[in-house]
Amino acid sequence: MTLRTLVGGEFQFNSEPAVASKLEAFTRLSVDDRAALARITHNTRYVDPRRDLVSEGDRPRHVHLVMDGWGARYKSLPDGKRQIVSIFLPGDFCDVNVYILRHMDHSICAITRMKVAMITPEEMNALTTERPRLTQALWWHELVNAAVQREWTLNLGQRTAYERLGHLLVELYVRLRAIGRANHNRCDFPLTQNDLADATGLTAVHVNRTLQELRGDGLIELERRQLHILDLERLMGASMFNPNYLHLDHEEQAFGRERLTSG
Amino acid sequence: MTLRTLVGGEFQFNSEPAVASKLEAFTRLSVDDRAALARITHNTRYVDPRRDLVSEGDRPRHVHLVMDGWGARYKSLPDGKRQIVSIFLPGDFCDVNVYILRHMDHSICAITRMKVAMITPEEMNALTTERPRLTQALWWHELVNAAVQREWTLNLGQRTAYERLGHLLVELYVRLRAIGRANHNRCDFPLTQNDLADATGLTAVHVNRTLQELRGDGLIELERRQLHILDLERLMGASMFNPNYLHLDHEEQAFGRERLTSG
DNA sequence: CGTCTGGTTGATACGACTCAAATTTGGTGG
DNA sequence: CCACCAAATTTGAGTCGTATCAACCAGACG
Repeated sequence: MTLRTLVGGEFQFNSEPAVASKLEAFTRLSVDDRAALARITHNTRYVDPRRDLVSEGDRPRHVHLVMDGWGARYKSLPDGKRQIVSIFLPGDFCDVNVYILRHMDHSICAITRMKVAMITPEEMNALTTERPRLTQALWWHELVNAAVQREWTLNLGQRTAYERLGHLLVELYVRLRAIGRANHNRCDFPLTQNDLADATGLTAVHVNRTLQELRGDGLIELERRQLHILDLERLMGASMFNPNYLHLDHEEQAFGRERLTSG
Repeated sequence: MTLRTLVGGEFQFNSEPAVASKLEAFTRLSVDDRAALARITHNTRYVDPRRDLVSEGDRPRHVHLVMDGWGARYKSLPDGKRQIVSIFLPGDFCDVNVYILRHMDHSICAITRMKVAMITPEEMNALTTERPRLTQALWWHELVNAAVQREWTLNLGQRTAYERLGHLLVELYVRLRAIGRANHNRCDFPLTQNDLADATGLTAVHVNRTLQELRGDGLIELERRQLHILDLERLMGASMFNPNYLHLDHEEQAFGRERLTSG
């Protein structure tokens, strides 16, 4: 019996908007900052699971902000291969300032049903001229995104299948916890084994066998779209997970809600 | 006999500073913009080959800008494995705005002897408040960096050794050409086979054999730190190289100097 | 000269892939 | 509530790409 079935729906531990939750990992926001965030997230839309929100080649018109649900950024090759290059969680911006570019070089799809805010370039510009604190927070957001992308490069280049998968699970758990959507080593986990394969550069078959190894070693439980990390510390060790690249240590409030390897 | 030995030194086709060259792939700069760039690049320093310029864990104090030479950003794992996650060429900034972060999550080293400008946060701030065009260009620079990082993720996740190496060679050639440091399918190429291994997630032995395949297929010549791409179009095809992610198509001047697959 | 770094070669091992099929799960409609 | 179907997961057998280990060679350097 999982927590999710007990509460019967959204697996959410705090009710504040995920964006604010995410940016506050960097700096405390003022009432006005929060109001400004609320203002630009009024124009929203829903995307069905497995549907593209943005396609490679599109001309970018908005900055997208994930309000709820999971998404993925992916690139495809002419021979049909596909690589998921990032996972979007609630509170994530999909490329601040994309509209500077002529064409998208990748696609973005929904993993679960997703609620996204569509922010115009004008709204973004207004934000960055009027709200320096938020602007700083957006820069932090982009720097962290870049750091995550580098860590994925390292993950694909140097870690074994076992380590890669373990690392990805820990990263997603820690990121979810930072926005109040995970706790006690449990979280929603809507990625299929196929998605995991596309994200780790493995085949689905090998992902399946490797997950069984992780289960067999007593590190995780994963079923019915719920992840339970049985021993976070050991899983971090086994996957050589070092949380520094998430840069959650900015103000004194670092890991404020919970220490990283406890709870 | 290579061009380099003929000119006896720097393999450079134009004399304007690489930064300006690079940013002008995005937008034409005014005289004042160029002056502002020149002003912030006065404080320079030299780094010897194979020396670290920045180390993981450091507190960032400056924005670094590569004036000349090649560098690499890399991450290491506790088991000793190492992944090069980016290559820096002349004109590249190493993380606009890094100083927002507490600690570096990676290291940066010189590949060749490198000349770098050290820019203070104050200088960067002045630039972004006084020179909107340059600020826009810096955003473009960062968006392109992010796109390159995603392409590397794709490269490591989905391409074979042969494709991976081919792709990397083409990328570096195209990037060099965009700053006027390559032409006629030739360029300086100071990376060792060890470096290539660290960048592609392969072993040096396998890089060696794969380069021999590329040579055997009549695609490249590579010796004495000089790369000659014998058939760019075929190499691009063989490595599934699509230049869209470099976003060199901004203004009408796209690929102004030379069409991408000719010359 | 000897030493070192970078490049090359050969033999062998193994991690991950491929192909193919069976089983389970979740959703849908009767 | 059950029958049905598609999607997701699981299992097995055989193959292949890349790693590993161990030499050896060439040129650069002090």
